[in-house]
Amino acid sequence: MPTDPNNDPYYRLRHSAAHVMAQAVLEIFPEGKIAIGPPIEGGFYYDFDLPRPLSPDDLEAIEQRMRRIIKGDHSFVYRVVSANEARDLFKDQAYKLELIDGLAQGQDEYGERGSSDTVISTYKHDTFEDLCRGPHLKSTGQIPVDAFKLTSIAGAYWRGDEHRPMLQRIYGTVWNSKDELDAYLWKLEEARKRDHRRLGKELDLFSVSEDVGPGLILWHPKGARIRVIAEDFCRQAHLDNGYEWVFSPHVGRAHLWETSGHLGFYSENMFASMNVEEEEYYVKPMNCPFHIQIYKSHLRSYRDLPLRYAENGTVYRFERSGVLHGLTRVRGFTQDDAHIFCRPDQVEDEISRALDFSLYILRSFGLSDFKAYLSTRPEKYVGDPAKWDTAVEALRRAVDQHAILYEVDEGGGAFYGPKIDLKVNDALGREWQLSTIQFDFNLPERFSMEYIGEDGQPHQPYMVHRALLGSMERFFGVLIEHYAGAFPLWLSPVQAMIIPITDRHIEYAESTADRLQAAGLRVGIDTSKDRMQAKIRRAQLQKVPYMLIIGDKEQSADAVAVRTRSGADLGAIAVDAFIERAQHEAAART
RNA sequence: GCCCACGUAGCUCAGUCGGUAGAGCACGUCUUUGGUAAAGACGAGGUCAUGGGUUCAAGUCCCAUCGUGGGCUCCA
Repeated sequence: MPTDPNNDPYYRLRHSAAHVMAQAVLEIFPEGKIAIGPPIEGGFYYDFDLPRPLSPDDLEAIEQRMRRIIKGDHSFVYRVVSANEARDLFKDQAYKLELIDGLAQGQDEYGERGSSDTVISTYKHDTFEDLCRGPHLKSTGQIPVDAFKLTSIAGAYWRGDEHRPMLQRIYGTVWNSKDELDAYLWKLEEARKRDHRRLGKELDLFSVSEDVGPGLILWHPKGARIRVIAEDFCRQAHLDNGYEWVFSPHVGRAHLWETSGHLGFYSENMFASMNVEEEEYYVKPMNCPFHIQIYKSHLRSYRDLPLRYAENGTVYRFERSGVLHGLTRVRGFTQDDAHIFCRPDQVEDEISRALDFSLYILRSFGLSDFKAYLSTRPEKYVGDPAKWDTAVEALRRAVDQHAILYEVDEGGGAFYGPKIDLKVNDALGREWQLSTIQFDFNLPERFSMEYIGEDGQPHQPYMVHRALLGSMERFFGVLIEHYAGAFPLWLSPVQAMIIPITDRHIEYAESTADRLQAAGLRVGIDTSKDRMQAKIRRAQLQKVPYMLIIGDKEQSADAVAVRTRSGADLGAIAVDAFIERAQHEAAART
């Protein structure tokens, strides 16, 4: 996402670095074509059409030339040109010519309708002149020569359109000082260390098997343990908050998906059908039609509403191969899905409750930094506009009441209804979409859903889809990265590892483990032949919250020597006292 | 799906100019029975992703397929 010159303090620096990089690339490839090169969060990029693919070695050569250009301290010179002058100046640059035509028609460089301001300008430094609005630094010498780095090469479609040529994009980063650059690179390294794919392997939480298929997750015992704890907690919370739990099958007949409309407009995201006894069946990409069938199994009265059906529904979606990513973008996943069916007079209360509940659940998992996105009616939509307005108002009032920061995405709703998405920032400040609360004016119509009102007449209920964690897979990925694998006690797959110092302590270790287990704690015993230090190291690397060391002293005192994963040595604590402490901590979910 | 890179032991990786496969960790056996982040010795472990091709000879070069990664596009 290109940044805005008005609120990005690095805009001039990064944009100038992009120009310098473009000059360096053109020096190496004089026949190369340049596209666009904006500053972005953390750095900049420039897109090129070059005669051959770039390799990482090229980046070094480009960096060298950039350093030379920076040291040359060439001024950035601004000038305004007419469209025809610009066309002449960039006559060999096809992409620039397309931009100039767009600018002449009041479009910005991304082909979007920009301001009516049709001034065409360029910035020139040294031998390189680029079509550009600026602003820039005064001269190339203001770029700190030791605070930039070209980071990667990627493919990118011209103007983001997959039907247009694939260009080569070079990403770089630049900062005001080497210290800033180092801090940025350190942060990247930290993010890499807590990458859920890496931790998933190191902590033995999950895997993906080539034989099973891409985007299909195998939950290992420790990962599954965390999921079971999370699911149990959420299921109980749903039951406590007015939801009814339901179960539905994984496949349904073609007719169901024709009625829902999925076969019409979602089929490219569905797994292929299977033929059973001359009938086509599809693996479900969504749970909604099933919950609707439960609703329709009776004639409903206005007195029955609201109905709130919740299910951890496993769905399969055929995602394009290039988009798959660890746990966060997969082909099979389990949604903590629920559908609320209600009367018009209940809409506002239901939305407010759903948002409230969502915040409660997410906070329970230690996530507290939220932002909401309210998406309103798009140009193409189904349903009654008056109902849309009611729905949008209900959503807006709910976010207002809960005092959450929110942005409005005008016209950003799905064709079937407006929605609120809740995004959370994790411990590294990265944003993840989790909860969604969406109205649906499409399915009640398609499935002819109704309830009998007070007036004895049939009415169409409001329908709301909502998922709080989103999918168990993605949420697990976010949790792993948020906690860097060091889960709070209540979620830790192994809460305490008992470490006998010698083999003669194993018997006492086992009886202690039994006591902890009977008290509801999840414990392991390291009976390997390693030395105590090695056992501690292993438990530490597995991020086990408590290490309980047992030797002669502890055995004779009915105690354990407690070490935390943060490295603190709490000394000997009586077994019963430790149990109480751990139970208390787990119950607090901190 | 598209561009680029990558795929060698369970894991992390090395492998030069094409000449019969290497390390550390993990694993097994033995010695050691220890006090807060790795004791020592020995051993086993590989159809170099898969399938073709070039070559006297392929982990290495070429092609295809599958998978992974960084992006792009997509995520009604």
